[in-house]
Amino acid sequence: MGNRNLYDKKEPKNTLMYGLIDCNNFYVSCERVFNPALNDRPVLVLSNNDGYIIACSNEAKRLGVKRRPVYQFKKEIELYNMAVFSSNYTLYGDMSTRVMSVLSTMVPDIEVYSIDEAFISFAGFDDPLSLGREIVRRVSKSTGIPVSLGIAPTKTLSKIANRFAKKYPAYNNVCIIDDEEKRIKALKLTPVGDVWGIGRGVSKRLLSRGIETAYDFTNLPQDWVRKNMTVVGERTWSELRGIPCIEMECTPPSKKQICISRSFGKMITDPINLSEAIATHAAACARKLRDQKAYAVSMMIFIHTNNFRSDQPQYYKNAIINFPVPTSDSTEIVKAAVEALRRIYLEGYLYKKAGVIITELTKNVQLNIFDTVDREKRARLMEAIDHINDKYRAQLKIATQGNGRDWKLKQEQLSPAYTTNLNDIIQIK
DNA sequence: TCTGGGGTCCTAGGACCC
DNA sequence: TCTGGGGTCCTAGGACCC
Repeated sequence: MGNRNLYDKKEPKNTLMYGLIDCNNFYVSCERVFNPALNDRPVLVLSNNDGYIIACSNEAKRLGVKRRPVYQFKKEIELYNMAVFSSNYTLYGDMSTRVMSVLSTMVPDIEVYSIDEAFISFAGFDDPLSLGREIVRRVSKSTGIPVSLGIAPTKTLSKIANRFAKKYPAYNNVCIIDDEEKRIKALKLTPVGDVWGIGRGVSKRLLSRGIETAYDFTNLPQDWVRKNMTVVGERTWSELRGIPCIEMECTPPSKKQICISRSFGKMITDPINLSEAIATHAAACARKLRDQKAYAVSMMIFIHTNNFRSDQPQYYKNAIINFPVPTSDSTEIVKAAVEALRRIYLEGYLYKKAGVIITELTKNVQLNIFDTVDREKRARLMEAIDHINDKYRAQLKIATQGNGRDWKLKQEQLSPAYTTNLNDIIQIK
């Protein structure tokens, strides 16, 4: 028995525990908070352009609905009278903030991992399970969003515990892996492809070698894992064996890139429309930059045709822009993006998607002595515009952005912006 | 007819330098 | 004529996450 065993009897019983809080069917739950009539109905939430199912309620899952293009379930949707919504990210973002702020009143160390998930550390608490139950109760009660919690000595194991908390009602939304027996049992019951960090590609390769469960995976030699799955796979391997390798990141690292891209509601050919879309995305990137107090160093724009239509001629092209002085000024960024588009646009293609990526950004601007722009004045102007747009939920924008009539998303089933738009607030009589 | 969007991290391979 | 080898930086591509 040369293996390291975290649960050796000599070790103190309360090793540091991590928790993973995950909102149940988050987008669906958000829709339900403000519309309780949905509670027992199967509910679906669609992607941008309403083409794809990105969230479904348990009822819908039980009826066989999966994350697939909507048209594949047309029949079921009608037959079972499912409620269908376009995604409403303003609402989901706001509900996410509420969940996270309740959490942070209860534990000091919290890492917001995604819109509907957070890791917490139980460092300093001797009874994670009781605290965990209280967290789940309080978050659900004060936000209306049901959540589940997995607790374990590593983040990867806490993810697995969370799956059990969700899957088996007997756990009452909280599941803890706190001894060797539970760990082994959980790993044996977890298909290898369901492990956090093991994606479709690798899991296929593992299956072909007869590795079916997370437990089988932990029994592979470390060298093999390292060689075939890089250090990333090796970390997962260790974490599953109970050795923490992935630390909490309580302060979110600043973004390394910013990307805005959208498919169009319908194919477009007109350079004016493309140009409006690119300008709009560029302006949105500029806004995100300002929110993070960052400046673009380089930027890429791209346009492409519909790669699902192999019968049509395809064109995928990008262009790179380097800013001599890093900037977050909308006018400057939009102008550069539109000029770059002019360089790569070709007539005669049916375009389906366009995007803008800030590929490199920085937090400080080094002034260039040849710079002719009054940067302070421009910064004040941007600040004023952002302020007006926030306060009045207005849409002050640059003329090139246009009105989007011909390229905007399809969002035919949008729910009201209950939490943020005064006009959509529910009337109480 | 109809197929999301926004990220991160790692590696391999080429260019270049000494 | 001999045709080295190590380091760094960059990019493209692939894999993963929600």
